[in-house]
Amino acid sequence: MKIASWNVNSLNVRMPHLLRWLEAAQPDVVGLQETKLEDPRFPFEELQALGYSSVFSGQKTYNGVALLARGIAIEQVQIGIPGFEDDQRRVIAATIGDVRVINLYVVNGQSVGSEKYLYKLRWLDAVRDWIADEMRAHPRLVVMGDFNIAPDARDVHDPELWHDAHILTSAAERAALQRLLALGLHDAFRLHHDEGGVFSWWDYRQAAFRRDMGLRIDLTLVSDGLRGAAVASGIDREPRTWERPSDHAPAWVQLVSALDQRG
DNA sequence: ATGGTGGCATGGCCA
Repeated sequence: MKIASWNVNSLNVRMPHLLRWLEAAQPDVVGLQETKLEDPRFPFEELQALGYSSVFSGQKTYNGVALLARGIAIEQVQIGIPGFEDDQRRVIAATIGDVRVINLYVVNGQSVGSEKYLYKLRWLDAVRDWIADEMRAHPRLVVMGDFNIAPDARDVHDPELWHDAHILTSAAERAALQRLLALGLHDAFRLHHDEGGVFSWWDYRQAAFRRDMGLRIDLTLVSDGLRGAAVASGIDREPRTWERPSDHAPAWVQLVSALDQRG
């Protein structure tokens, strides 16, 4: 089962890219972020025509998340963080086959110390508490999304610029990510790759992609119970080279089934 | 450090 996460930065604009990429990459499960459209406008039928069923939680202009699955039912759908009041559509979770999947669009935070930054830290606390419960209920858990946090210095093009007081790399943000991982989650990319300089996001400005000035902020986390099943992972840079691209590239993890694991 | 590019409620906002 191939599971991928992609911040599309407007599904209205990026639908041709999504369709092209689904055909090329053949993922079984996809989490989308920044769909930026209300639920009645979600392109359910177009995706269905490609074999993908979908669930979604969107709003105008900002945020918006969705889960797609091909050939597997999407069940027990959860929208938002239980008990955490939030108008922003950033969370959707579902059971897909024998895996619980949580798709997150983590708060960006704007700048360290800003109101949005404090919201980011509160939001990360709430999501951690909820995921702790989800872990207990679902040992086979994937948490994916645009985390808006680069885990360590290998995940930024310039560690002197992206330092411990900068948004997306600050000490408090990284500590919050570590507290999430401490529940028993693993950054799937780091199970298979030690090297730095592999990125998932490049700013539209300053020709950042051409100069490979990026960050790795799009993550797929797997629970202890899935660690052995995660056989490959990566980031697909190709859609970032297409005309009028999203500023993010898809991040993916390949899981072998429980039956395959037992051999 | 600033400002740059892109998306959308096309006028500031968010990223």
